[in-house]
Amino acid sequence: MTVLDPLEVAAEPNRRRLLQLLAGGEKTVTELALEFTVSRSAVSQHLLLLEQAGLVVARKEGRNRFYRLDAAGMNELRRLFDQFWTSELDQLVADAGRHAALPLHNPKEKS
Amino acid sequence: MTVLDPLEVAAEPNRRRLLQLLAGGEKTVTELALEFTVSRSAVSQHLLLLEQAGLVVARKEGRNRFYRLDAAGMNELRRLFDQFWTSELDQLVADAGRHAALPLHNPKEKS
DNA sequence: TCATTACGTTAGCGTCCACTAACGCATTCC
DNA sequence: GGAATGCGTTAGTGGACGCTAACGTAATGA
Repeated sequence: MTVLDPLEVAAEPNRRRLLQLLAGGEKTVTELALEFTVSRSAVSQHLLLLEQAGLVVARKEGRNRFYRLDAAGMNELRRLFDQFWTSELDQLVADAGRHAALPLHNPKEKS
Repeated sequence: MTVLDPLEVAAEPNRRRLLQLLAGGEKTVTELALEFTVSRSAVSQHLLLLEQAGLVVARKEGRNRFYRLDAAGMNELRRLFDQFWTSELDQLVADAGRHAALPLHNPKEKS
């Protein structure tokens, strides 16, 4: 299967949340599913995608499947973001902060 | 129109690249399209999405449309990522670096 | 053993997404 | 003015995505 882009895979809100939950330690599919409104199945599929992207790994124990973060994959994710977030962007955001009085629209919501 | 999640929108590879290109200053659709293999139309649509997500703004001049980054939106993007990347994740990645157990390419540091 | 329950994955399906093709609209050239 | 050219956007489509429903399978218990 084609190599999945970790950054793109991790960006989906449910998957973002899954990664955060897994930051607290390994968990089973159902444990994780309890934190979501969507079904166990949906969560499972998100986990499989994260696995394909190299962001998590699974461990089988009895009839449970424990997922945990893959440190190397997460490192790669961080690398990709840092590569994206150039110093130019840092500068831009810093400038925006200094000019505090932004005549632009409200940053928390769109029209 | 539903509120778009900036992080999800920005994650797509072509759009990531567009944002990086725009970090260098405002550009027209065709200028940007020159940097891509996909059509001007595709680039235009990506830009419209970025605009909806509040990451870029457009300025009309003659028959050209100059796009540039929206500092507030980019700031929000950074905030979302920092919110995602908890200290726990920092710890995880730091530990992985120390243990040098990186079976993947690019092991920039050894134990 | 055989039924029951629990866990996770595949099957199936509607929707959204990214793209090319076709278009509208300005501007330029004659 | 009218054709030609250039810029950007809409129309239309194949494929991927995210979900629920159905399934396979492992563990439990009578």
